[in-house]
Amino acid sequence: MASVVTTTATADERPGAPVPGPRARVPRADAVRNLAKILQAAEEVFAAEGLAVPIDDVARRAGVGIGTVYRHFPTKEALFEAIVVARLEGLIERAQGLCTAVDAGEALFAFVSDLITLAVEKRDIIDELARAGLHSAELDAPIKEKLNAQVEVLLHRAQAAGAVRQDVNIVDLTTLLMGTCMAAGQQGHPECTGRLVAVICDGLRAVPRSS
Amino acid sequence: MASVVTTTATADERPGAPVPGPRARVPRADAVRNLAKILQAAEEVFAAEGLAVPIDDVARRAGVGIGTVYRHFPTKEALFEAIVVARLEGLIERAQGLCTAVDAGEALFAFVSDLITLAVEKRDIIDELARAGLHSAELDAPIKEKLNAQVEVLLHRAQAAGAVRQDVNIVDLTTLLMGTCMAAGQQGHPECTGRLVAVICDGLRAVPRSS
DNA sequence: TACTATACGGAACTATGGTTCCGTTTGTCA
DNA sequence: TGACAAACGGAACCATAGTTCCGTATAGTA
Repeated sequence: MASVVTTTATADERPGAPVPGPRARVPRADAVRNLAKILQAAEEVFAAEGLAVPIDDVARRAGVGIGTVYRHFPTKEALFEAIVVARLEGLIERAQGLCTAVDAGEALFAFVSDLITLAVEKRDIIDELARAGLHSAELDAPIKEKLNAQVEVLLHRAQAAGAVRQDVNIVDLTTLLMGTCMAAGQQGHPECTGRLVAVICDGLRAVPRSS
Repeated sequence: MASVVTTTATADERPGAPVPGPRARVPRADAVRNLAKILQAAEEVFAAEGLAVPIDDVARRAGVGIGTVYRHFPTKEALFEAIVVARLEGLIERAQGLCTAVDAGEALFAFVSDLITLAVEKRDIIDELARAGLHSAELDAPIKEKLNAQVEVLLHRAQAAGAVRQDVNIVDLTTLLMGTCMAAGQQGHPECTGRLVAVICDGLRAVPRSS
């Protein structure tokens, strides 16, 4: 086969394809449909159970075979990424929006509240933030970096406005937030969320003691 | 064998044993030695790597075979228990000691500080507290209950003394502590510990806002 | 409608880690 | 020192979960 054409021609360019440009391939309708089902199922399952669920569960929920999941995502990590990146982007947007708020202190506190509330209802976020900890080179590091940077802006603004104590840095803040997200997400008492946020924000507001 | 004796006599009573009482069995010297080595190794490995390390690692570090570990502990969980219970008991003792302190507020804050510091250096504590979250019926529930109760005493005393806000309850507090322990333990910045403790304690001190 | 590349499903394969089993070694006692 | 139960070591076994592979089904097209 392909004995005449000497150029590589290994895959996906086709003579009569609608778009002659380099990367053009119209996916089949059922593939599009299944991809949507998989994303939907993964979104739900990850939110409810965290990232530790077996791929089979996602496939079953989506009503497709395992093979189909792997057709769309080369690895389990890739599927995580598809879901989690979307969520992180939502957070980044939120943080960006708050960057221009008049009251820089309240802006930071609003973000804290949003984040912890989100974590309580979406377990994947917790798992994802958790692994950001040690092996940070994992998965989609740039997006975490971006989120981190955005939060740092919020922090600095709040500090500049005198609303947040000067002695905390971005690492302190993210640690505090990650931890509270993880713990609040695990234990089954969502009614605590408000008070947790209150304690943390008040702690951030407080003037450092010299002792 | 054992054809004459009709009574059960399956194990461990022996005619000429030094102590004739029901449960008397002098373990062999090498068994005692190995048990000590295993405990020592497990203590170190769990502290450094957390409870997720394979049993093999503990065995290797102890210089014994896997079978030997299983001879002393019927299951991996049992080994956890041996290590973790000891640590939790240390914490309980600490909490008990602080219960009679004159300054009830400072007593609670001292406990918070000790706990988080411990978590930073002993990863097993984090893992253990983490699983206390959802599936709490696991492992040695009573001892966690006891720790919880002891911390609750500290909290109530601090609140009675007016040193801690009235609106936080024991669930809030443990969630906050668990979370901070987990996060502080994961990320590799022990120098943050002091500030984290400060923020949390100041947050606990603060007067709740009406807003 | 027939043909073919695309996509599907899920059995099979691989890797990891807990647990069991059994042949060998060793401490203890007579 | 000889005998034997206790203890040891680690290969083998089992379960779980990620990934691959290939025969089958089907959407798109002539």
